[in-house]
Amino acid sequence: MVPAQRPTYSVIAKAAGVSEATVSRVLNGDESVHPDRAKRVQDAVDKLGYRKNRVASALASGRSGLIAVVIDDDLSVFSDPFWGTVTSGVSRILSENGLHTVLMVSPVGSVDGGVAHYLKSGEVDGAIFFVLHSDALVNNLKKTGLPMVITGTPHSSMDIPFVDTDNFGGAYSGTKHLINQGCKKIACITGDIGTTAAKQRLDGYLQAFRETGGIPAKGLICEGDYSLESGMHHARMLLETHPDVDGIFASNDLMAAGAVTVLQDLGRLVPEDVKVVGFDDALIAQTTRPALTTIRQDVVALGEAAGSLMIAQLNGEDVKPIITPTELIIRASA
Amino acid sequence: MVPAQRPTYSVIAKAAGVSEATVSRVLNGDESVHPDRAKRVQDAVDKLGYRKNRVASALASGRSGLIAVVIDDDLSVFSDPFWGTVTSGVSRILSENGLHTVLMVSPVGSVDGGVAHYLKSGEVDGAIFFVLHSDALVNNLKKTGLPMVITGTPHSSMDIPFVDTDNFGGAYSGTKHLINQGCKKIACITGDIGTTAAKQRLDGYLQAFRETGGIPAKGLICEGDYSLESGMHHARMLLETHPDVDGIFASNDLMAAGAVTVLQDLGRLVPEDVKVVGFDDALIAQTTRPALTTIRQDVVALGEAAGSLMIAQLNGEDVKPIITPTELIIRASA
DNA sequence: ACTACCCGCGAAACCGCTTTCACGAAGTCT
DNA sequence: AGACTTCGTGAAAGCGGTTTCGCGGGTAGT
Repeated sequence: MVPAQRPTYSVIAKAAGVSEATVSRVLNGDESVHPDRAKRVQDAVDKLGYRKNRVASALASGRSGLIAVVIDDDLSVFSDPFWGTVTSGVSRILSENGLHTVLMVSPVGSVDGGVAHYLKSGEVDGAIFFVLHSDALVNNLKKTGLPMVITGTPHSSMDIPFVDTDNFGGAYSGTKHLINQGCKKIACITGDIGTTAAKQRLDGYLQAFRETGGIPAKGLICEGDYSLESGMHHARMLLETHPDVDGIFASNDLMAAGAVTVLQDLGRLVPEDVKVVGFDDALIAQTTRPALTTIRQDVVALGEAAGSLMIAQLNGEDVKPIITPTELIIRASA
Repeated sequence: MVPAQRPTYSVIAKAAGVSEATVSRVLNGDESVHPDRAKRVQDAVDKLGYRKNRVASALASGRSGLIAVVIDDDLSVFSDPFWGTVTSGVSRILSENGLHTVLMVSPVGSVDGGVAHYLKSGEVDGAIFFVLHSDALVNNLKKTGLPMVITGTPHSSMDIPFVDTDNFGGAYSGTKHLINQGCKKIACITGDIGTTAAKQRLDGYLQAFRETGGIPAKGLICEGDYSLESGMHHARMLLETHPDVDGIFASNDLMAAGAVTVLQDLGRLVPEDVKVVGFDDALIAQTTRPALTTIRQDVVALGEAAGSLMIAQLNGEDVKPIITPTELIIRASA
């Protein structure tokens, strides 16, 4: 099959009776071209179905139109729907702005591997990171001047724009809800405390707790790791050390679900004896019995925020971090 | 900051005392260069830390080194961890072969939108599709000669290589397991029957059923849509129309989980009264109580298979569809 | 020993678009 | 009216590789 040779500038220029330079100007929105000639070019473009060759354009201009989304290896492997959802939000926004998303999975903790090289090589116009445990890669790249956006709150406060869910506020309102429901002894099962999100959620819990005038008894704060098992484990521990616990705020739904299971196995009624609040509004929140009261975060919105922050940067605008709101979803568990 | 100008061929060529053409040959593995000169070039490359500019290379050679992964809009929005996981498998294999993954979300059902244009424009060397309901886009692109791979079994039998899980075999062995456990009246909750996977899983169920010598009673086959709600809905229906049902094969874990929930709410014991088998071995299979017996599919392997099929095609090799095996995971629900 | 090949290699064209530069025409200022 | 800008435009030089083409020298055939 003869691949219908795509037209080039030279063809368009000839058809419109102008120079290639003018074609380029028109196609790049240069205002200085006389409207008449601009129209002639536009007509030729339409008529011939011209589409710019991005590669050639990238070579000449130094802008590739590609934005990298960098994902830690273990993040992806854990098949957490979270990153996929965020990425789809990012991708939507970017493509609306004529940019494309290239996906890169970086071996976890790699500061100077292939991904770093690729990003440094100028083949992408920007990079969006999902930061979990370490900011090292991002820091390493910072001095290259590559526009970057971080999804999640960075550990060290570099002045790199980031987007994040309102972890603090969400945790605060979740805990507050427990308090309002009459809970007197509220425990917290944190997420992997090496992540900023887990810390912020813990802080939200503490804040709400503090407002009651008390401070959490020793052992009421359990350091989990976001896994189902850690939820189960800590629920078991709690029941031993604090048999009178009547509320649990878990840093994600998975741990909350684990906790509920153990609670029930050990003869506690949820929510009658112990009320449980999770975080994320993941699928499991709906399937757990009783269904989990939880803090919903809008993951797609988070991705879109990341994308728009990138766009803004590319346009040279000033950018500020974006914190997306959460929502308390009341179901049966609290 | 002065961006440490990356060296170009001309620098390498000078340093090695050869022509740019020779540099190119060495870097592209052309055997015809004398080993001594090749070594000189290689040394210069190492010493100067040279890295090829992909964009320039793409322009000159017509090969971009980019492979598109095309995802239906609704697939992604449903935050199904499935596609993310597949993509990570794809991405791994591709990057091992010096290729990069660009993500594209295509508005569902769009046959000739921006994505199609982009793919036709020759800016990617190949495309991997996640086909759900329609082959239209793929068909449309077929005549361009773009190397393509489909994830999932296509509806119409075009001769485009695809990879898929052994849906039939998995469903067969799942149903068989129910039979072996002594179930007499086994229902099937299918997935969205507009997908080939759902059809194949139904066929697997039917095959196992047939081998018992009977045929499913009317109403034992319920057309679901992979959602939690449809699982719940059909379980409720089943209990009404066939109160004596003692086994359910659901086309995915989500529906199985929904079914289990309803069964329990309605006073049936799982697995004592009704045994349930799911499909996927998703996270929810482990978190549901009782944990789901299910058919595990290796999603990462599926992605890797798709990636390798693409590589093979790019190398001009003959490619055949790849069907990845499934595995029966026995837990508590059956 | 002479022509016919083959092989390794460099010169140069080329991929398709962007951007600088300079030029002529038109407008502005004394 | 002459000198100085400003403005729209085209010619041409890249961007950094790849690839064709052909040359010179060595090998082989007769």
